[in-house]
Amino acid sequence: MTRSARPLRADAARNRARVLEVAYETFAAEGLSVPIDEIARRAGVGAGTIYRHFPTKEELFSAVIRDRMQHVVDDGYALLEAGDPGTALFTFLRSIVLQWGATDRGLVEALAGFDIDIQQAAPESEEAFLTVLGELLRAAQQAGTARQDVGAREVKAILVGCQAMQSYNSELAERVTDVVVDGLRPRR
Amino acid sequence: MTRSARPLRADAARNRARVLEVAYETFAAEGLSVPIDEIARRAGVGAGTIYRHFPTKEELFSAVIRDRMQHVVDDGYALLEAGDPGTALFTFLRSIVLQWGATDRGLVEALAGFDIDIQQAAPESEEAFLTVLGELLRAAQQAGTARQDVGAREVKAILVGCQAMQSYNSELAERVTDVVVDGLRPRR
Amino acid sequence: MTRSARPLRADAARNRARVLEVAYETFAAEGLSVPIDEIARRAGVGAGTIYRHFPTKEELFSAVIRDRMQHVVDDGYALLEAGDPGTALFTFLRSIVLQWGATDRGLVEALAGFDIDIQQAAPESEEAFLTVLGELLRAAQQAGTARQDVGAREVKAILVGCQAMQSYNSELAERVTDVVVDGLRPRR
Amino acid sequence: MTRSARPLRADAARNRARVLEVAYETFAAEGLSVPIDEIARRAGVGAGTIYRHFPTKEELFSAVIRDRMQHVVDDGYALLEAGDPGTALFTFLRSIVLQWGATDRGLVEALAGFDIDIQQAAPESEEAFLTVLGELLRAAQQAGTARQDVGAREVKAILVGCQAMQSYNSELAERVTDVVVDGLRPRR
DNA sequence: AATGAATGAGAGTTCATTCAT
DNA sequence: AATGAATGAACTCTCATTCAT
Repeated sequence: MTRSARPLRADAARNRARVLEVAYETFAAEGLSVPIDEIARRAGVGAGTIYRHFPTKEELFSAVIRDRMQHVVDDGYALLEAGDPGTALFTFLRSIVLQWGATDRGLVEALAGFDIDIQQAAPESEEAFLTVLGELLRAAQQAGTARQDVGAREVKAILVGCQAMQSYNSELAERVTDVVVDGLRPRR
Repeated sequence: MTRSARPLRADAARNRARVLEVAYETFAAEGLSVPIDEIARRAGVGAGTIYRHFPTKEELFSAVIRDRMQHVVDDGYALLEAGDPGTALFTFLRSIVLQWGATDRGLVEALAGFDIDIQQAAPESEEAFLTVLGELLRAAQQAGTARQDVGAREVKAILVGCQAMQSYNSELAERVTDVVVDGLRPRR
Repeated sequence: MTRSARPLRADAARNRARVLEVAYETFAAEGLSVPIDEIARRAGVGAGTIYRHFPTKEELFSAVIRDRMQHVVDDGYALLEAGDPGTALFTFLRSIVLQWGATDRGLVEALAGFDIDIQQAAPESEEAFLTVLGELLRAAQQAGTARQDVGAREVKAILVGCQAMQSYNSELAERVTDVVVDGLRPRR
Repeated sequence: MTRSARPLRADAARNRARVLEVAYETFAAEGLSVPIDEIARRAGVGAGTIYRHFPTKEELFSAVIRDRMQHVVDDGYALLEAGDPGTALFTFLRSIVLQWGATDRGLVEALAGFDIDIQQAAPESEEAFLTVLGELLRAAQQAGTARQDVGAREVKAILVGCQAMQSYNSELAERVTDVVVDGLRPRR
């Protein structure tokens, strides 16, 4: 992801990784409005250090998203390779919503585009995500467990909706996710 | 909706209504983080006037939501009385998402509880909404067009999700809403 | 005190008196920072009505002081006429501090000149007060109970100090007032 | 006085001290209602800098009071050690009122508790002050120059009163302070 | 004459970002 | 490279005063 000519000094790389981790946890728990100073404090670095690695708050958030997305995409491929093609998509969707969304306010806000535009911020991640989602969807369609008239973008939109539901009412989330995901199954 | 003993003076009522309208449009278009001063400017009043009618920014949100909710609830009853019980629920859901959601960031944010808690802010509206939704759902269930294993709260959650999808990508909204809403139909 | 050509209409006079009374109670209990709107509310009039009678907040406060001062001055003359010349001054000082000061934040603030300048605001009251104080002092000096080297202005200053003590710590006020007032007695 | 683990950076300490000094002068000259922005302007710093050092306006007051109190207490001990026990108390009281009070509205307001509660805000300062005052008083009582029936708290109250007198009318302050302080001498 | 709605200039406070150390 | 102090614009909210009703 990093394109700069020279690699980071070891301590700088450690700081960068630590900030990313703390920022994820903090955004996830408290949303995007947490002050940078607070993240710096929790990460045990100065605010200036965060700005050295991420020139704006939005950049920091984009980096967090890219980082997380990478994990999600990896999970998707793991399911594709190891699993049952007829259920991989549904497992994938449920796991994102239930595992991640449960504590992830920042991600929901970002996915819904409230404060940043994720397509702008992390186009590669977006693309990678749509790619794996498309493969999972195709597998399910070929296995006859998903309707033919939707594409990866539609499924992504549904996922955003599920994240919002999760954020809205986490108690209902599991049942409702099932209902919504049922909408993806073939009619009849 | 107004419960206070004496009615507002004509000019005050006019200002109040104007603020409410402008606030709705502004929140809808730009989200809940718009400054009160900006709303005041657009409404052509002083900031103090807004605070006279709505003692805090959150009160203003709540009032906007109540106002909008009232319209939504009215629409629901109109469909119940005039329409086909088997399709009223689906028409209702689609119309909320497509007509309103199209320009309504603030509503989505509020429904998803990002900045305010709508149950706290407007418990009557919430209740009225769940009531009409429940009636529409029961009608559909009796007509055999909706699955039996969901309740009004689940449908509400799904609606929140649809609003988020709408906000995320309005081009896909129509198709995706159909897919999600299909999840409410009886299996088989 | 009023100098305007035509007398107030009966209802206007009633309103004026009511505002004055409520303003006194409110300033006394809560200090000078109480909003005019709050006084209007408690008096059961509109804010505009207060401004009709008292063009600024400071004018209102001056009027309250004049009104109170009149009572104080009357009390002083009553003591002069009815009482023992050797004790009248001391009774007067103690009664002001203990009776009035106990609930009178606004008066202390004003006397100490924190927010308004009472000499500017109510020169006649100031003069009338100094006059009666001078007479009480002279009586005490002639009776041999007060030292000869102080004048009415010094006694007034001491009174201000006592009010401040009262406000600072009302439990100690009685004993401390006695101590301070003892300073006025002849040395030897 | 500072308890934090690590000392302030040199520039920060300079700014902190400068703010404290300017705040003292400004509160002293104009009372507690001066805006923070004005103090920032006079100190040549941004408003945010003041809030970094003193998280609320009240904290700034408290810090100013503590700072001043420290000087006062130091003066008291100097008098105790170097001076005549029979006159130290009286010198102390006069010097506080005449030297400090002359320009010190903010201190009077604070001592009298109009806007902040000094016992709450600076309990240690309060205690240290009462301690030195008690020692000065005991010395005077043993030397036979102060009456036996008062304690440090009463003397403190009297001092508050003197400050108020000073604020009320600085021309009379010297004579009146003498009169009041005379009240502390033994009767007869 | 009375009302109370409207005004708008600030108030205290926060925080993304910059920069001296 | 890292720090964290400083900045200052922006925010929400208050209230003395004015003015349409």
